[in-house]
Amino acid sequence: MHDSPALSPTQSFTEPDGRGKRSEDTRHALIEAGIELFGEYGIKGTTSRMLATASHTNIAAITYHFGSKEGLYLAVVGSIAERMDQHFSQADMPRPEELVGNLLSPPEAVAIFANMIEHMANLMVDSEKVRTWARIIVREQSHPTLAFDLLYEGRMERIQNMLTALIAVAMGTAPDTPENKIRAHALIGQVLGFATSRESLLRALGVKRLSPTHRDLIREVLRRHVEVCLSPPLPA
Amino acid sequence: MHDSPALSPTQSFTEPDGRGKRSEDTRHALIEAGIELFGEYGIKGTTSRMLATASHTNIAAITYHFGSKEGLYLAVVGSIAERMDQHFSQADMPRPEELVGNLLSPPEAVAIFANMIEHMANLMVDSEKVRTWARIIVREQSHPTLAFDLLYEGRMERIQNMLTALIAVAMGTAPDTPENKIRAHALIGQVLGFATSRESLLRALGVKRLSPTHRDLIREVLRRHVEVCLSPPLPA
DNA sequence: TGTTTTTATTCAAACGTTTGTTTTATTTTA
DNA sequence: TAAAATAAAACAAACGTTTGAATAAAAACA
Repeated sequence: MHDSPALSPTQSFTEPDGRGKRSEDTRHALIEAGIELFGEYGIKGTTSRMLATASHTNIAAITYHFGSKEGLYLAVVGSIAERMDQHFSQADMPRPEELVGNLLSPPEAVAIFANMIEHMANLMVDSEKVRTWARIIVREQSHPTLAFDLLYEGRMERIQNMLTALIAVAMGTAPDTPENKIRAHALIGQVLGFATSRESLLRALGVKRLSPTHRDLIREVLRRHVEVCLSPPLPA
Repeated sequence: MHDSPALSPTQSFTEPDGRGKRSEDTRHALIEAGIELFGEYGIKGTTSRMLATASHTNIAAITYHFGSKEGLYLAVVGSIAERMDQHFSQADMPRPEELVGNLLSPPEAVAIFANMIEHMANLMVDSEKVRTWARIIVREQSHPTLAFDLLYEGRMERIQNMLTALIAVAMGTAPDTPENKIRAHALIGQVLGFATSRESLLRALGVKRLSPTHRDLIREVLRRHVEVCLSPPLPA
């Protein structure tokens, strides 16, 4: 009889110490399948047997390695959070130090903001993989579980804060005001719309998938919108 | 033995002829519960028993009146589509005739566009009910079934077309270009973000729910964004 | 009209299937 | 060989749907 790791009565689950490498492979395969399936069918719509088949493992592996299906889901969201970090460390994000002082000119702030938005847009528009993540994140937005904390705290939170700070610099206002946070949210929403409302867009354009021209147009439009929205209102 | 209405082998289901008023009440109660529950838990996450309990009916009523749980889901989406129509007939939408001719000045087009966006924003921000619809719509976007047609064709489609036409007038470009469609999509995305990413917004603002001040700020920000995005680029 | 017959609708119980999880046995690794 | 990991089979619970009897409403008939 194997000594299955103890489950705390609440929820937390400490996975096996991963001493074996084969074990690591199984966990990875299950998480990989989980990202795909949870994104496509949701947590309820994804069955243990689907996960086992897609990962080429056995259904017992789910409880063995993650305690339960929900445990696997949590691990999946955690994995998405890590990958988000990687994807965004590549983007040219401003150093936090640059934002506290007055080291950035308004045009520079606009440029950085536009680059970050473009980076997000590239992910949303080009990468089917990232759109799969987005689906999981959107689900968490309307039904936030403890998995949402994994996604928000320190990740989405940081992006929100940076964009808000950049807006303050660009528009010459006080930082961190509710108004600036709402501005950032609205501009992020623009980008997100290309992931969450993709089917509407495809139908409006009358195409089955986006052409490279379409993708360029999206980038152009988003960049222009950011630039005009962030330019300080003309002193009437 | 009752003569249950015939099911076509494919999918379509003709509900009982609704001659009885009692029947109508039951169907209405089930659809009402369906809007709530399908929006909250998705189609798989909503069980027949949940629907029966919430609607104060019996499990068998689902198959009797709608053929299956999926049949009820389709009726629910159809009902949402109808209510969307009602909600938008109240908004001051431009007459199609106004858009074909050159009857609108660019500033007028911008004003109408901004009003439509504000109307959508009011629905998304203020009405929990509408956000429940939005959740169902968003789910359909990433997993379009035949229910999506009910929502898109003639409804979302018309709104998209109108906004696109207004953009063309506002910016003095040819109508119906892919670029203008993308512009419209981006600006709609801004509004949608306040429904789909609400939890992020609440966390960023550090509140449990939006205050009236927040709601006013959102309206202001959206209006300004629309106005600056739709003003024709200055002749450099 | 009052009575009977037929139809429409509801309900509780049960159906077979699928669900997430557990058990038990076997294989792999160190 | 002992521990770790996999795999097949079995588990109770929950699933969507069906059934057949009970009830309400409508139609037919006198």
